[in-house]
Amino acid sequence: MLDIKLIREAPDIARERLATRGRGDEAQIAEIAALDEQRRKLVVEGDNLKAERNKVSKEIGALKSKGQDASAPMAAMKQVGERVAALDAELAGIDAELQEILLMVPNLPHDSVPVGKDAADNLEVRRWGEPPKFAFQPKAHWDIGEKLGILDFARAAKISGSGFILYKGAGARLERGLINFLLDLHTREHGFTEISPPFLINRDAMIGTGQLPKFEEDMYRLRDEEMYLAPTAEVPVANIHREEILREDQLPIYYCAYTPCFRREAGAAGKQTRGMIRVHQFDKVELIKFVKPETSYDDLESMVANAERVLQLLGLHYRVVLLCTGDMGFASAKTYDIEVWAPGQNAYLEVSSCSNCEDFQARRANIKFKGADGKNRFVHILNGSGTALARLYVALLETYQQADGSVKLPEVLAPYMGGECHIRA
RNA sequence: GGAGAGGUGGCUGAGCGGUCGAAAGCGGCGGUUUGCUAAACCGUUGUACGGGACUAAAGCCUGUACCGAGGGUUCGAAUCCCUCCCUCUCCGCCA
Repeated sequence: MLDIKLIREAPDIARERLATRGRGDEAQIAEIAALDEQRRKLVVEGDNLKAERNKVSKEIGALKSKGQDASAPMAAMKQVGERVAALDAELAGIDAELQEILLMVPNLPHDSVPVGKDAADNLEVRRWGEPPKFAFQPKAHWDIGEKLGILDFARAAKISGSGFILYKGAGARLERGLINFLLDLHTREHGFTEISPPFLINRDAMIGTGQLPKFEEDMYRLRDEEMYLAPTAEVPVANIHREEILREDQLPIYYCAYTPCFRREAGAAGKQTRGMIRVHQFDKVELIKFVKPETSYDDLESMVANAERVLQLLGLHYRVVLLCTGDMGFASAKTYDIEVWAPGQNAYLEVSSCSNCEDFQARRANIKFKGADGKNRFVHILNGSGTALARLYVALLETYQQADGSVKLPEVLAPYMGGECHIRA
């Protein structure tokens, strides 16, 4: 949520920066400003009437305690009360309208973000490693996995539908091992505290991080209760401190969490549907930071480095991309994507997205910290995948596939695979 | 799921229709005293949104709202009524 004071005092800045996203959101600014002005007029009028009512009501109390007649002021205050009720009703309507719009407006891109229209305008920042060379035609993970008997898409579809994965034997163990590998890395070497959060999320939390109200159709929702399946651990974890005022000495807070992620991917039909690149349920280890505003951009860089470390340890070729204004997510002010090379796809796959949301989510979720000066300020919240599992799994199978159809995983995974890194049929 | 008891400021806890933004204690902050520490004593101590003078920030003056959330009754609600959420105790069920 944007700062209403910014919109009030510098609407042009808000309008220009929003316009760089290319979605027409800047049109909302004028409407917000108009509602805000209307709102303040009502508040002033209502507050003045309430002040009068409070004053006279006290006088009525004093009169009555002395046994004197108070019917005249009581009748007068009844009138005032009716006027107050009318103003309050009008105000509630405007507040609701204002909230509705404010919750639908995306964050302002940071100045360092390249202005662009879509993914084609993203900026490649760096590459690590080289694409692996093969003496044979590398296969896609669905072929590798099904042949090895570690992935079963047909059975997953039977149980749930298309877009679900069933892992089996060494395949299931690899998935479990990767989760542990990632959590161990980030907790032991990168200073994150492990969280295991609820996977079912209420509406307030979904609003707090920005999934609702705008992206309701992307979420799985329970039929009998207003609960949603977590689309990412960012939602439960970033909401841990909702409605809290943190002490300055608590910051920075670094959390990491494994959760499955549930996404309807509505409207994605027709795009890449085969295999496990775009699925309705995937595992992910997420990194979340609550930091002071002055450090948040340094924290973004170190978070990207923490996620890159995963791919470096696994020996997977990747590139880091700075998203342009038109390609960034709703809540983000600046986002880096990390894309791993998948030889069987002959393509880079996004396995991590690291974003500084600045105070956009903190404002929605009302998360502040008390500074040394005694003032409460909103924290900055960052989130980044560290990393998504399904696509990492794809890159591992496709990068480390052998001519005989087996897969030789990197040795760092040995402790997580019971010492056996060579997956054979 | 059933029955009961509760949810008040950073914490403990009073208040149960008017002078209550809220006693008291603890904690925090400032000060006095003291060789130092401790103790004692004095003062101070929530959040949000408005309005005002000032060139503006800081600060100041002023108003409103907030006692789990949302409605209602009333001139007036922390206090009464309704709905919901959460916590605790007992019972049932259960990994």
